[in-house]
Amino acid sequence: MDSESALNISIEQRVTLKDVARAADVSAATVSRFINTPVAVRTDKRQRIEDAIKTLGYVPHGAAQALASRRSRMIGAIFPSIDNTLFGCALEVFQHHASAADYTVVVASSEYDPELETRQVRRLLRSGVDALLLVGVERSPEVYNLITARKIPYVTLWRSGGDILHPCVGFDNVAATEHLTDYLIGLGHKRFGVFSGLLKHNDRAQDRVSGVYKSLENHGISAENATILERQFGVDEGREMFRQITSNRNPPTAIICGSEPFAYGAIFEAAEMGIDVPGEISIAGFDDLWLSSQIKPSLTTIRTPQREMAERAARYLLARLSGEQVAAPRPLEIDLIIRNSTGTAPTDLRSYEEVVRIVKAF
Amino acid sequence: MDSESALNISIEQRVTLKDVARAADVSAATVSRFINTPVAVRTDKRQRIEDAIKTLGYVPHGAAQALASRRSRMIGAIFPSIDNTLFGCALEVFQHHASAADYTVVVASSEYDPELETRQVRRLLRSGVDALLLVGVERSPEVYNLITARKIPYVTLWRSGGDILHPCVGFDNVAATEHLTDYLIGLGHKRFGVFSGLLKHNDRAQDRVSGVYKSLENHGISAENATILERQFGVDEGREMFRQITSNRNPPTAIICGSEPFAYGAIFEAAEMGIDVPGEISIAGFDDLWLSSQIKPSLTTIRTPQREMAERAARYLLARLSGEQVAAPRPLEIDLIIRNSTGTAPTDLRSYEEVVRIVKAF
DNA sequence: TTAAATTTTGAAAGCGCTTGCAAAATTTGC
DNA sequence: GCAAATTTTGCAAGCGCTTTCAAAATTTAA
Repeated sequence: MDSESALNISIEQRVTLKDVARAADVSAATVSRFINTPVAVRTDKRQRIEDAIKTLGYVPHGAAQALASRRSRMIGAIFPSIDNTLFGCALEVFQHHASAADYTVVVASSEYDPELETRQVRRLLRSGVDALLLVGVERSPEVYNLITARKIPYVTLWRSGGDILHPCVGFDNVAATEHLTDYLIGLGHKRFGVFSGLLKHNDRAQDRVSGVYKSLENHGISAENATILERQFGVDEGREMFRQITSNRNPPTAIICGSEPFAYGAIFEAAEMGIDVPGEISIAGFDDLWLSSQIKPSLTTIRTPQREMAERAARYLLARLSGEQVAAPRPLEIDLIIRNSTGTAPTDLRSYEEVVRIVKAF
Repeated sequence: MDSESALNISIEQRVTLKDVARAADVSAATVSRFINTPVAVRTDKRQRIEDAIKTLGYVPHGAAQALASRRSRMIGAIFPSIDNTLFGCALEVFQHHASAADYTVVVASSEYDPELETRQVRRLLRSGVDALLLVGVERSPEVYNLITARKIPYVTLWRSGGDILHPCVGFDNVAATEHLTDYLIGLGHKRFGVFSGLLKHNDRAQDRVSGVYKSLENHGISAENATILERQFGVDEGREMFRQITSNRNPPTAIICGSEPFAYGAIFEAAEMGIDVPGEISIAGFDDLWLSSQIKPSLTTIRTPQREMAERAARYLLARLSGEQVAAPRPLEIDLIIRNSTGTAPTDLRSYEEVVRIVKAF
C-alpha cells in the first residue's frame, strides 16, 4: 500500500461519481445517465450502479451538476416578510410543490424594502436559481432587467393582470375592496375609514385603497368621505388607528381594513372603548385568517385564495421549467365573507344617542 | 467579422469571469481574487476590474464558485412546517442574519414527517449546503450520519441540552411545563387536562408532557390526575379536546396546552359552552403569541424566546462556518406569563353548584 | 543603488459533473 | 444468418470558477 492510497483512506475523500463508476465497472457517463435518465441505461448495469451508490453512500454534488448541466434545480422565492401567516403559508405550499418536483427552494425576505429586495434578487441569481417567485409587481426595472438577462422564468404573486412575459398569479385587489365598499354603501354607510398598509412600494395596498375610491366614485360619493390611514401591518397599529379615527369630529361609520390584523385591532379597541360593532361602527377585514370567524363579533372580510395562489405559481413555474408551453395565469376568485362585524349604518337618531352618551360621560 | 463572433453576439453568451479579465486586462485569477479578497489586489487594478464588472454586468456563477471553492454559501433550514408563526418567525430572523453574512437560505418543510425530513436533509445536502438548521433533536441516526459524513456544522432548535458536537439552541421544555404546573398546583388545582401536539416524533411535545408529570410527582399527585389528549396543532382541535375533556365524569380544573392555538380553542369553546374561565376552569398556553394578551380572558402562558433562538442559531452556525471556535449554546430563558385565564381551583362548593347547573340543564 | 524581503500577478491544474459524438453492443427485419 | 437499424456505452471536452506555485513587480533595507 503506497502512501497515496493510505492518504485517501485516512482523509476520507468525498465519494464521487467516478468512484461509483469504478465500483460498478461502468463509465462515469453511464453513472451520470443512470442518475438523470435511468431508462437510458440497461437494466443489468442499472442494478450494479444502484448497488454501488448505496454501498458507497454516494450523494451527487449539486454544484457540479449545476455547472455542467446549466440547471441548479433551485427556485428562488422572495417575500416581503416570512414572519407573516400569509407569506408563510404561501411559502409552505410553494415549497411543497417544488420539492415534490425535486426542486429546492431558496428563500429570502425583502422586509418590505425595495433595495433589499433588489439585493436579494441579485443574491439568488448569483446562487443560480432556475426560476424566481416574487410578491407584487411594482419594483425597479433594474430587477426585471437582471431577471430577464438571466432568461429564467419568474412569476409574481398577489396581483392579477400580467401576461406570459410578465406573469402574475393573484387576484384583483381593486375589485376586492370595490366590492366590499359597494356592500357597505348598500348598508347605508357614507363615511369610511380605510386602514391601509404603508402604501409606498406596495402595489397591493395601493390597489386596495383604489378599490374603495372607485366604489365611492361609482356611487357618487365624494372621495373626501374616505379617510385613509396607513401604518405597518399589526394589531396595535389597528388599535391606534381606530382610536385616532373615532376621535375625529365626524367619524366614519365603517372601517375598511387593508389587512386582517388591523381589523382585529379595531375590534379589540372598540370593545375597550365601549363602541358597539356593528351597531355604531362597521369593521371589515381582508384575507380571512382563522381568527376572523372566531372573534366576537366575527369579521366580515375578503377571503383570498392564498394556498391556491402559491400552488398555481408553483405549477406555472414548474411547467415552464420543464419546457412546457403555458398560458398566462388567470386571476383567482375572491369572496366577500359577510359576518357580524358589519351592519346597516347607524341612523341619525342613533348618532344623537351617541352624542348623549358622550355628553353623559362628562 | 467571422461567423463565430457573430454567433457570440447573437446568442448573448453569459458574461464570465474571463470576459471581465479580458476587459480589465488582468488575469482571471486576479478577478477571482478581487471578488473574494479585494485587498489582495492592487488598487489600480481593483478599479479597472470593478468598472469591467459593472459595464459587462457580470454576475458570478454560484455553482462554479461552489465547485471550485468547496463552499456553496448556502445554509439549509428544515422546519416541521413553515406555515406556522413560530417557525415562520424563526425562519425570518435566521434568514435575516444569514443573508447579512452573505449566505443564502435553502428552506424545506418536513410536514412533521420524519421520513420526509430525511428526504429533505438528503436534498439539501445534495444541494451542497454548508450548514444545516433543524428543529428538535429526535430523528433517525441515519440523518445524523448523513450530516456528519458531510462534515458540516448543524444546529437544532427548540430544545436545550446539547453539546458542541450536537448543539441545541433552545429552552428546557420540561422545566417550562413543570414550572407552569407548579404554579397551577399552587392555586389548588389537582386534576389536569393536558392538550398536547401529536407526541410521536415530536420531542418538544413529549418534553412538555413530561414536565407536567414531573411536577405532579414532586407534589405527590398521582399521574392519573392528568388526562393527556393529543392532536395536530390547531384551534379547532383545541375546541374539540375542550369539549371532550369537560364531558368527563370528573373533569379537570385546569388545562395545560402544549401550544397556544389549543388554548385559544379551549377559551373560545368555554365561552360558547358558558363555562367561566378561570372561575370554573383554568387554561394555560405555551408560546405567548400576540393574541394571548388580547383575548378575553387573556391567556396565562409560557413566553418562549423565538426570535432570540433563531438569532443565536444563526450566530452559532455563522461562527462555525467562519472557522471560529465556539462554545456549545446555552439554554435560553423562558418566562411564565400570568394573566387572567388561570385562577384558584374551584372549591368543592363550587363543584356542587356546577352539579346543580348540570342537573338543571335536563 | 542594489540586494533582500515582500507583495502582487498569471499560468495551469483541477473541482465533479454532463453531454456530443462516435464506437460498440444489441436488436430487428428479411 | 447477415446486414441494417437501433440501443447502449465510453471518451473527452468542457461548465466557470478557485487556488497553488512560481515568476514578476514592488517595496524595504542597507
